[in-house]
Amino acid sequence: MASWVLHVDLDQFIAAVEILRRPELAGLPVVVGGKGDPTQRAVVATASYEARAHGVRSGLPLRTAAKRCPDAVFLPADNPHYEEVSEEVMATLRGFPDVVVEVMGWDEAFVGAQTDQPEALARGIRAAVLARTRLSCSVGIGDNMLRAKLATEFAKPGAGDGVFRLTASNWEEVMAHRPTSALWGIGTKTARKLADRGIHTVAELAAADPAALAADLGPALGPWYVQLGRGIGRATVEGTPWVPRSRSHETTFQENLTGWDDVRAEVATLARRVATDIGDEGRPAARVAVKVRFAPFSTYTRSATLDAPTQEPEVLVAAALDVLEKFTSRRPVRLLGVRAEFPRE
DNA sequence: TCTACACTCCAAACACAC
DNA sequence: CATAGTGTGTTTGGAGTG
Repeated sequence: MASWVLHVDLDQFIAAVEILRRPELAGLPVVVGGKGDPTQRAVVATASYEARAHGVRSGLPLRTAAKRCPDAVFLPADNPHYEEVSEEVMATLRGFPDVVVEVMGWDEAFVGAQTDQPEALARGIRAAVLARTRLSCSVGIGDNMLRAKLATEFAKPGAGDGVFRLTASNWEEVMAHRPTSALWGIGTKTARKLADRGIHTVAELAAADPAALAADLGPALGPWYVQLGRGIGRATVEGTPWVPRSRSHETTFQENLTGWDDVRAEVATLARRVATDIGDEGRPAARVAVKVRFAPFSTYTRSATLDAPTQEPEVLVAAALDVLEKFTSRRPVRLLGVRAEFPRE
C-alpha cells in the first residue's frame, strides 16, 4: 500500500450552489459577489463557466464584470449558506474509511490515504460528493500536496475528465515548460522577480541555485521556490483542527469617509464586531491592529500589543482607537479594518 | 562610560491564497 | 478606469538587552 495525497476541489463552487437553488440559471452566465449589485464597490466571488468565457474571474470588480458580460445574472454572496454546504462536502470526505482530511477553504480539501488505487478512491469521492450534495468536483492525485493541488487544474472541466495524477514520474513532462506562476505559492510579484533573473519556466526554477535565490529573495523563500520548481512539497496531510491566529473584520465603504469622526466611529463598530467574535470563541486577544485604505488605494496597517490579553469589548474598542491615532493623514478613507491577534503559542 | 556585536522581540510591509 | 474580505507566513528594520 502506498501513501497518496488527493486534492478535492469543487467546480465553480459558489455559482454551482446558487444554480442548485435556482435551476433555471443552469447554462447562463452567473456572477456571485457583494450584494449582487454590479454598480457597487465589490468583486466577483465566483463566476460560472459561461461567465468565465467572457473573461469574468474571481477578484474582478463587479463593475468590470458587468461591462464584460452585460447579460450575466448577478447574485449576492450568501456566505452562511456556502459554509453549510461546504460542511456537508467535508463530512462526505471524512466519511471515507481511514482517510485524513485537511480543509483548505469552503471549496477544497486535501485527503491523505493509503491505497494502491488512488484513481478508484478519487472516483469514489466524486461520486459520493455528487450523490450527497449534487455538486461536482475535480480531484488531483499526487505523491505530495503540491503535486496533488496542481494536478487538480488538469482534472477540471474543459481541461480533463475529473481526475488527474501528477507525481515525480510526469512532473517534468507536465510542468517543465509552464510559467513559474503556475506553481502554488508563486504569485505575480514573485514571478516578476524571477523573470528579472532570467527564470521564466518551472524547469529553469528547478535548475536555479538555491543559495543565489536565497541571497536575492530571502533565506527561506529562495530555496523554497527552487523546491517548488522541482515539485517538492509536504507529503503528510494533517487532520488536526486548525487554531486561528487572529480574527478580523474589514469593510470598504461605498462612499469614502471624509470626516475623521466618522472614521473613529466605524473603527469602534468594527472593534465591537471583533470583540463579539473572540468573546464567542472565549479567546482573549493579545494585540490589536487597525488597517486603513486611503483613496484611491494605498493601504497601511498599524498595531499595538495590549497591556494584558482581553476580550472586553470596550477595552478592545479603546485600544483600536488608540492605534488609529498612529495615522496622521486625513485623506479620504475607502476601507477600515480591525484585527485581533491571539497570544503566540 | 562608550562602542561593537549578537541576539531577541516587535512592528510594519509585503506576498499569497481562497 | 476599477480593484472584497479573511487569514497566514516571511522579511526587514528598529528597539531593547547583555
